[in-house]
Order: sequence, then structure tokens, then C-alpha cells
Amino acid sequence: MVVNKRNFDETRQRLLEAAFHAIHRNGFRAASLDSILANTGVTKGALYHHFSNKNELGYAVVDELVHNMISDVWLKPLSRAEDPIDGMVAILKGYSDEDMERGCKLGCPLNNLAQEMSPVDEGFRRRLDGLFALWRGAVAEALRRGQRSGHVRGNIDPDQIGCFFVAGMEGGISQAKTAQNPEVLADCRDTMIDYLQTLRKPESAA
Amino acid sequence: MVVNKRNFDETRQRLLEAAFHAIHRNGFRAASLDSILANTGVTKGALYHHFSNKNELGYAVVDELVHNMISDVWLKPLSRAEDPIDGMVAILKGYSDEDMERGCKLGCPLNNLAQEMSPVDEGFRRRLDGLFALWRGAVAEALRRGQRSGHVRGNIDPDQIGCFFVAGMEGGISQAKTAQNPEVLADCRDTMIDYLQTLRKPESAA
DNA sequence: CTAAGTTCATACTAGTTGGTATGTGACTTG
DNA sequence: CAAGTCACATACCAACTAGTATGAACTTAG
Repeated sequence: MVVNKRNFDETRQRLLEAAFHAIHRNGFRAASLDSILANTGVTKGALYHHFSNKNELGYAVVDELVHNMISDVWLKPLSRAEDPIDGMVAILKGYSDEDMERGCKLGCPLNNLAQEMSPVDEGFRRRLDGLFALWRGAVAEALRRGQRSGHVRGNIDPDQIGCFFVAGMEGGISQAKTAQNPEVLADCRDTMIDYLQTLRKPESAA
Repeated sequence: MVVNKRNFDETRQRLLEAAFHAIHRNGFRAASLDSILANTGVTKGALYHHFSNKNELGYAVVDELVHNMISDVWLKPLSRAEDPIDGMVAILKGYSDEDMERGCKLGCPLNNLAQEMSPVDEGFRRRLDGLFALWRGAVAEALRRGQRSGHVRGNIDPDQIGCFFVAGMEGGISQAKTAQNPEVLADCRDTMIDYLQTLRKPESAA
């Protein structure tokens, strides 16, 4: 297999990844195309060959990279988990120290973008809201499965708790990022784990 | 009392308030000085007479306006509350529909600024982290008072829960803003109220 | 081979931004 | 009343931004 100098897919991927990092670090509007290009060695001509404008580049980052991250960390593991509470706790406890450190330095890519762009661009807003809804929905669906299988109390509202769970995590990351201190996030995580235990069906807790 | 055309305090206050609104709507970096000035009728010469640069204007907005908001909504009410759990629930239930609507359109000024500026400017980061810490601390302190007065279980960590509480609220506002739908925030709030009830000392729950 | 379409490269532009240099009228103070 | 300080006003600039116009090089079809 010959690697061409002009490789559509590879160039596009390099642009997406450089854009993702620049956006994660500086925010979308402050991430300048010139700096993204300087980091990739790709030129402006190539960029505008692949994306019709800056917004479309950002949309692609959300639709592809950010979506995949959410899917890998939350959607797939939750859909596989037998006991949803064990599954969620396992994901939370599975955060490595590097994850915590990195996540708390720059924050959550999804939440960062949502906070910045939702009020000013409907294209971003719809996409990011869709990702939040996927995440909430995955938690809710797992809890519903848990209710059917007898692991989870029947008198709780899975959708409401999906929302609460995502809120607690995003809020914890926000504070940790502002404090530049992963302890704050660890506190939130531990309190959330305690809270999740209260959702177990009493009989199955023994 | 004569109102001078040249009134230091009034001009400064007008600049601060216009800056606050522009920042709340667009973020700090996207809030252009020219647009702030256009909204106030104040000129650039006056602006730079009052603030040495754009960052100092932003710092003053945080130190004065945002600080006051946190103080009015959380610090003072919590310090007055006899039963901390009742106090927190009362604040949460006291949100009017307009508050919810407005808060979910543009998000929380504190969190917006923290997300945008913490990673890129240490002056903002320190100030915003200070405000988060005040808020967390007020919740923790209220819970400690509740422990001493027998309203709150002794086997919980007030600091940890202060952190969790702030996280849940900020995360709820974030999601509501992205969804442009206050229901998401209402779900988080209601779940948080349920959670707070589990912190009561069993004997005093009856 | 040629021709055409794809993938990029270079040079440029118009608009916006934070910031400055300089001037001016009002108010205070000696 | 004169001098000086304060609170602005006006005009400007250098830097940076997203986006474009144009062309060149590479790949592929025939």
C-alpha cells in the first residue's frame, strides 16, 4: 500500500484532531485557523478544500471526535453493563489519575463547547444538546433495565436521575478545572457513588 | 444634590453593568469593547480612564457584580438559615419561572466565565475559583451548623457535599442552557432536593 | 501520451480587535 | 482668577481574523 502525499482522509483527520485540541484548549472562537494550520503543516488551501468554513470544521469535530468519545466512555460500557449501578460505579472508579489530571486541566470538551457556543450558534447547540441527551438517555436506559431486572428501585424516575448524574459529573469537572485541582472532582465522584447506592432495590442490597 | 455630567462612580457602574451583560451573552473574549461602549454611550477614552485594560474591566465585573450575586443568592440566605436543609430547599424552590427561563437561556455567569477563562488567564481563574469556594464553603458551613444543632447526620462530610451540591446545580444549568429548556434544570433541582432529605438526622426526620 | 479532475499551496483582502496618542472642557484649589 | 487635575472625547494604529482568488502539482481515465 502506497502512502500518497496527497491523502484526502489523512489530511482531513489531521485537521480534525488539531482543531479538537485547539478548541479544547482555547475554545472554538479563540481557536484561530492559522494556529491550527501551523500545528499541522496543512495549508489554508487544503483546509478550505475539506471544510467550507470554520463552523463546518467545528461541527465535524463534534459529530465525529466528541461523539466518539462520549460513545466510548459512556454509551457502550453502559449498554453492556448487567447491573447498571455497578456499571456506573465501575466507570467512575475507572478514571485513571492521568484522566483526572487531564480532564481537570482543560475540562470536558463537550461541556466546554456547549457553554461557549450554545447561545450563539444553533448548529452547535443542536449537536451538543444531542450528545448530552445521548448520555442522559444511556444512564436512564441502564437504570430502566436495572428496574426490570430487579437491581434498581422501582419508585425512581430514570430520566430525572440520568439528568442529575450528568449534571453532577459536569459540575464536578467544571469546579475542578477552575480550581485546577482534581480533588474537587474526586469529592463529587465519591458522593455520586454513595448516592447511586441509594437507588438499589433494598432486597438485592444484601 | 446635583448630578454632574462627569460622574466617576456612575460612569464606572454603567461600564461594569454593560460589560457584565455583554460577557454573559457572548463570553469575555467575544465581548468587544466597541459594542460595550456603543451600548452605554461611554467613549473609549472614558473606559481607559477607569480601567487600564480589558482584563481589569473583567476582573472588576467578577469582584463586584458576580461576587454580589453569589452573596445575595447563596451566602447570605445560607448564613441565616436555621435548618440548613430547609434553607437550601427554600432557595431552590424560590427560583421563579423567570429566573429559570433567564438562567437557562444564558447560563450561570460564574460558571460561564470560569469555563472560558480559567485555563487561559490566572487572574480570572483565581477570582472565579474563590467564588466557587465561597459557595461550596457556605453550603458546608451550613451543614456543619446543622450537625451541631442535630438537624443533619453526623456521618457525612460537609465539604464533600458542598462540592457535590454546587456541581449538581451548575451541571443542571449547563444542560438546560444547551437544551434551551428549563425542564432539565428542574429535574436536577428536584433530584437534589430528594438527595438533601437523605442527609437529615433520622430522629429529627419524624 | 493527453486531458480532466482532485488535492492542495500562496498571496492577498476586508473587517474587527484591543490599545494609544493627543486634545479639550469641567471642576477644584490655591 | 489662574493653575492644575480630573473625566472624558476623537482619531488613529498595528495585529490578527476568517475567508478568497488563483494557480500548481499530483492522480487517474481514456
